[in-house]
Amino acid sequence: MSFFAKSATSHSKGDGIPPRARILAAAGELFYRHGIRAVGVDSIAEAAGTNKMTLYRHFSSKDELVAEYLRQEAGKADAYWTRLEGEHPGDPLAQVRAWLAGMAAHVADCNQRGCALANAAIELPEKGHPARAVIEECKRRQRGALIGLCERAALSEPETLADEFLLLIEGARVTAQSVGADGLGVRLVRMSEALIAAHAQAS
Amino acid sequence: MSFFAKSATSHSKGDGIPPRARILAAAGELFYRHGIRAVGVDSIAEAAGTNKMTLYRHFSSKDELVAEYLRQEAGKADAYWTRLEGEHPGDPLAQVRAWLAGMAAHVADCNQRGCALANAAIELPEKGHPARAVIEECKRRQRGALIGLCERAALSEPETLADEFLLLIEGARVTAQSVGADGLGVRLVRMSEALIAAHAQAS
DNA sequence: CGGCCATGGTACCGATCGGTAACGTCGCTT
DNA sequence: AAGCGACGTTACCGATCGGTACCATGGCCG
Repeated sequence: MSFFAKSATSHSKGDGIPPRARILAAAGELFYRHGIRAVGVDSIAEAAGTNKMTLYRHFSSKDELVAEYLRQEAGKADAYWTRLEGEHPGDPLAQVRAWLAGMAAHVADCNQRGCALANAAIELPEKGHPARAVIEECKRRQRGALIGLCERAALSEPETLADEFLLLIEGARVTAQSVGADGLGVRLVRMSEALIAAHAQAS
Repeated sequence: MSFFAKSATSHSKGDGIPPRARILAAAGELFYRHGIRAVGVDSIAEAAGTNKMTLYRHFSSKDELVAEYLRQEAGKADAYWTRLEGEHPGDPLAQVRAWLAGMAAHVADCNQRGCALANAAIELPEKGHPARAVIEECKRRQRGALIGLCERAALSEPETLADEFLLLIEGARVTAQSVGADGLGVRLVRMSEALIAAHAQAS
């Protein structure tokens, strides 16, 4: 479509990437940039260098494609956790700080449009939508991972602390989309450090 | 449409409410419940007890109707501030606490779907959309009001504190939509009280 | 009473939506 | 070489999208 600028990372049918992966990559880019409901399957197929028919051979419906897109996004989040583990092995507090720093950078990056999962949750309020199960499960797993990290970092009340972190991050991400990200990153790390300090003193 | 349940507060053409107000009320309810892009103008006209033609006599386009819906929502937010002022006259700290309590209640209310402005910002990422100006202006005004309140409450670093509050609130509202609102309200007031305490000690 | 304007009703417009049928073609495997 | 399955292309489907033309009605005001 003339409406959407072509993605810089879009694949075409010339390369060796199989169509399913191309479709998923194109859908991810378009869904994230413009919103799920704003993107039609025709646009996705075109951006993937294929057509609607091939798309429907790999995904039974648009809703299922959306769910797969969100699973892909959840997988990226999981990969981020394992990367942190590798970068600061045996130092859970450093992992927490690195996670916070990464989130702050993500918030400050004006090319980002917040959390794909949270955005989808806002855009798809219908209870039965297949995407909602993916969103809920991913968010819970993230919370569990963060709680575990806080525990291993010997921070007090790890559950409460993790929820506090998550609230801040989520708030920063959505705020960045409505009023911009001016100085939001630094405010985020400042508040996070205050939280860490508050939960570090107790045994 | 058979798809949407009729709103309990919907008006019909029998009463004395003029069509423009009915349309705006219906649009507000539907946009908030199902999302802006998910609701067609036909549904709005039907829910307002009128037809599309009358809708387009009062609003030049759907985008303009959306902008007006958001202006209406912004007005509600402003009215909330003045109500707080009236309920705790001359006691800015009590106003801050009441505002926080109201927000916590709003988050815990499972009939709510978060901040209409923030949701719209996520759903309408296009830079030129008339809604974006409304969103940005309202959020900034809210921030200004909260900063002023924190100042008058003699809390230190009012700007930083206000931003911290706003981050928490926004995060809580979006989190409630993705993983639910279990115990989110209490966590919110707990963190808010900690922030107040941290900003109360300094002169 | 006579206009007149806001409203309601209906039908319609081109475009796009999600989704499908039928067919051609290519490459890989055996 | 034969066959088969994956992919691409085109055309199509009914429904809905935002938006408009046209006309009837009805209440309000002169």
